[in-house]
Amino acid sequence: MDFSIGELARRTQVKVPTIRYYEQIGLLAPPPRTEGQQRRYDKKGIARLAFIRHARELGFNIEAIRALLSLQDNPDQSCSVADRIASARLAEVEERIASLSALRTELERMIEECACGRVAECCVIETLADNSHRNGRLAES
Amino acid sequence: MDFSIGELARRTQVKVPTIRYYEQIGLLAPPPRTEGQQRRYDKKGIARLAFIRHARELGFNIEAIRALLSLQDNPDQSCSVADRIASARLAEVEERIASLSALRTELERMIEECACGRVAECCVIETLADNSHRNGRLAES
DNA sequence: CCTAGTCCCTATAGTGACTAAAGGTTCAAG
DNA sequence: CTTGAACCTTTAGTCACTATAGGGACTAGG
Repeated sequence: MDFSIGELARRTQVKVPTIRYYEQIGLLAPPPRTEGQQRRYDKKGIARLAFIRHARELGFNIEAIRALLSLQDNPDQSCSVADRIASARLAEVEERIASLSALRTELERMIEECACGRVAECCVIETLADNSHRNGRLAES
Repeated sequence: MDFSIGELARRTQVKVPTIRYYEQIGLLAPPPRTEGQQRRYDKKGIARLAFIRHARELGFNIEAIRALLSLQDNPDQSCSVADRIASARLAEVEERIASLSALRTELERMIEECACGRVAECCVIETLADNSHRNGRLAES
């Protein structure tokens, strides 16, 4: 009925050091320990970590997850807060997709135009060296 | 005809500490200095940094940029290396777009289904808590 | 020549979300 | 009781910067 950290890791697909890291930053409550100071988890611990993992898969950052967990712990609150967090994340994802799509277009053009001879006439290098580019922001990935 | 680091920063839209960082990691050659040890750049320095900035905008990492710069310095080589680097980046971008699109779909479903009453029946929280999710990898943003 | 103010210098530490490694302890099976 | 896997803590490393502290250099005006 209670699991070691390795068992928890196996069941949630979250790595052992990551679990300890989550505890360290206060995302997971410190579980009870054996006499030899080893952590023991129960089913609740699994559910908690699975929640966190799923939220991370959706790209929520740690602070957002902290907020979502505290909502889960207080089920009488309005869920508009959860809605706002999820909507903010959705907006981020959409913006990211838009910016990556623009990147894709530029990369495709760059690669396609390249005659692929010497570097001297390589469009890839030329495009990068072209200092007529003045479009603001750096890519975030 | 020669610029201070601040002037270079203004002309390339790259921040001053970032320029020093690029020098530190060997992406930019150390420029000559004044008697008082202040860096002085010329037009070549601008071109070099503009190249780097554009490459970063396209999401190339530092190692890729290092390779692209060395190609630019040896224009007699075949440009297939440049092509390979750019294609690899394009593949990354496409993979990323695909994974973010899947995320968007899930987030949209989550938000749309939510009746937005109490957290107790909130679909957002419910979806996250649902441990029937077993789909492998974490989102990278 | 002096001063004020802006720019520049180095070195170090912090960001987010982990991951790796070192060096030691505990647990479960046989 | 012994073996070996799993556990423990602490510290440092990842990437590409960004921020801060504590000082020195340069330029324009008086």
